[in-house]
Amino acid sequence: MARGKVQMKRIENTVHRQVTFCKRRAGLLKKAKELSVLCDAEIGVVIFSAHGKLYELATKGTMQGLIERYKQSTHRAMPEADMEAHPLEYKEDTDVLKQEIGSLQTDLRYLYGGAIGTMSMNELQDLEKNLEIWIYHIRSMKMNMMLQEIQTLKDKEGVLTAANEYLRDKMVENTVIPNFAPFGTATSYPLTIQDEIFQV
Amino acid sequence: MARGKVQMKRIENTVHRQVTFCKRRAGLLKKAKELSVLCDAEIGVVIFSAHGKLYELATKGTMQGLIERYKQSTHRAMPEADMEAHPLEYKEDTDVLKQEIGSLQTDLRYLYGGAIGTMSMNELQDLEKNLEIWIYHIRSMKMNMMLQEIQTLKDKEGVLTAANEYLRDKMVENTVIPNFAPFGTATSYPLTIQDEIFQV
DNA sequence: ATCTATTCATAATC
DNA sequence: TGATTATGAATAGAT
Repeated sequence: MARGKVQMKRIENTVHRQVTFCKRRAGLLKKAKELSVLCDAEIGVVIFSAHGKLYELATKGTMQGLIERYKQSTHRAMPEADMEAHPLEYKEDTDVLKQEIGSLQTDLRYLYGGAIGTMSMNELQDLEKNLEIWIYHIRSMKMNMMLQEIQTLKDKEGVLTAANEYLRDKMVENTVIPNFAPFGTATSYPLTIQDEIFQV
Repeated sequence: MARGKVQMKRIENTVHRQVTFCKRRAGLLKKAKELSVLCDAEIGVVIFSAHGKLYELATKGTMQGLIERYKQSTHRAMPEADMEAHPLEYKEDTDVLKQEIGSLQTDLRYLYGGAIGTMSMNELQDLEKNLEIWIYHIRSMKMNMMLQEIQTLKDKEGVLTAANEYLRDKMVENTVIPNFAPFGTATSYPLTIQDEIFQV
């Protein structure tokens, strides 16, 4: 990419290959993260170096969860059971969480089966990391719920305000006495009306 | 990257997001292939679009094979129930953890049974709290392991020091020249000895 | 899809 | 290793 085009074949010089591996690996993972954030995609990247060392990235959850989802996606078309029952916005979060739960349940079954007490420090570290990722996702979910609630309320406010304006105008039209403020306030006063009427 | 920097957050405009997803997805997969070829690495990329559509790439073999390799690399053979190999101090922690696991499993079963997506803010709050408790226990467990490691090392140090003293005295006894410091230092010098001899 | 103006990634070099 | 920099690539916005 820089200071000379690069041939698309294995770099023979060991040092160059090593350096390029480090740089491009970082670049690839960065791109993956960006794509995930920008486009709301769940992405997993697994890299085995020539020497067998593992590098990995899983956006939105753990690699285990992603593998579960991958298997379900490839094995059979997911039955879209109750899509209608929940707001669409939640659907994605829900799917991801289900994968994560499945994966965490597997871990727990495994641990409960007697492996506890024999866990190494590294395994505990992994478990801790997974739990933290979980907490992160649950917090995101809560945040999304709140944001959506806020948006809903704002929308509703807009409709109510418009309805209010409309009704007030109508009233002024039909009132004999001009300049009479029917609701007694300078600011618009939200009417309590049936949502259905205005399709909120 | 072009004609204006991009903010690292979800692109709100649906069309823009879709287009960017296509372009960057292609870019990411290309980069992955290049890295694999240039540096002789085995790489797998899995992408789930926001709508759940799967895109994948596996260099050097199939995704299944890569997943197998991944599992072997991470879930490296957990030893069988050799509880006695571990110090008694862990026993209590283990019991506590088992209890926690049971409780968390109950939660997960409940959630997996269809409650997800309909979870209230309070339920999410509870789940989050439970996970935090879990992390707390795991951290305690790690702490205990480290403390015990430290104690073991201290014990070993004590035994070695005693052995050192003993051997030094013996040497002084058997030496013709008095006041000769056999090990040349004022502080005790740990001898390299067979652990078995002193039951460390 | 195709086309640029830009920003980004990175090969070479230190 | 970690910076620097010149240059090739990727891509955002427009068409």
